Amino acid sequence: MGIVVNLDVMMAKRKKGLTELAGEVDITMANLSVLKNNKAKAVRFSTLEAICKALDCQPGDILEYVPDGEEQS
Amino acid sequence: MGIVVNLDVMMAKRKKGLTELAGEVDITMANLSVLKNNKAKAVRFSTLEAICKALDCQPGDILEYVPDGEEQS
DNA sequence: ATGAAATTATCGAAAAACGATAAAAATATA
DNA sequence: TATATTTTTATCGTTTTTCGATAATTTCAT
Repeated sequence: MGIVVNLDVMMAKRKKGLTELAGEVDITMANLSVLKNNKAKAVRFSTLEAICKALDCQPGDILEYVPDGEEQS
Repeated sequence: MGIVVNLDVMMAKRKKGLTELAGEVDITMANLSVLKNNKAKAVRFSTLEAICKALDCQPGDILEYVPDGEEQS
């Protein structure tokens, strides 16, 4: 399946919506939405850093590698 | 400090050198070296996926967020 | 000393992020 | 239902960055 972005989980845990997070991460809501919904094909580390900072988490909390043929957690 | 790439650890664990890994990941050794030594500013998910596949690991094993003022593990 | 592995650097092309913006869809709320 | 809020989706243009190809240099083991 590839790399899966699990932003939803941490956002729910921190109780932050797209609007709020977008403000903190300093990225447009539209672009953050793209990332959240697995429409992005790459990330800049600066963006990943800002997200981890805002959500107080690690990249591993957000990015997951799902081998082909396996279902997502 | 930002996002830190810890490729070395997993490579050592899997006993794979740059040359071998580069072949499996299908990326030039030069570019993989850049990523390994924290010179990259972004990653494509396709690349991250190939690395996770080759090293049988998760993004979290490779990428680490180190908050400002903290030392690396 | 010799050879292999790794690092570093440069150039160019292709890919993709991201901002800005707008419209549509979904969701919540009164 | 009606209204407001949030989220999703899309497009355009600019900028950033990857990545291949390549070569030179450095490191490291033998």
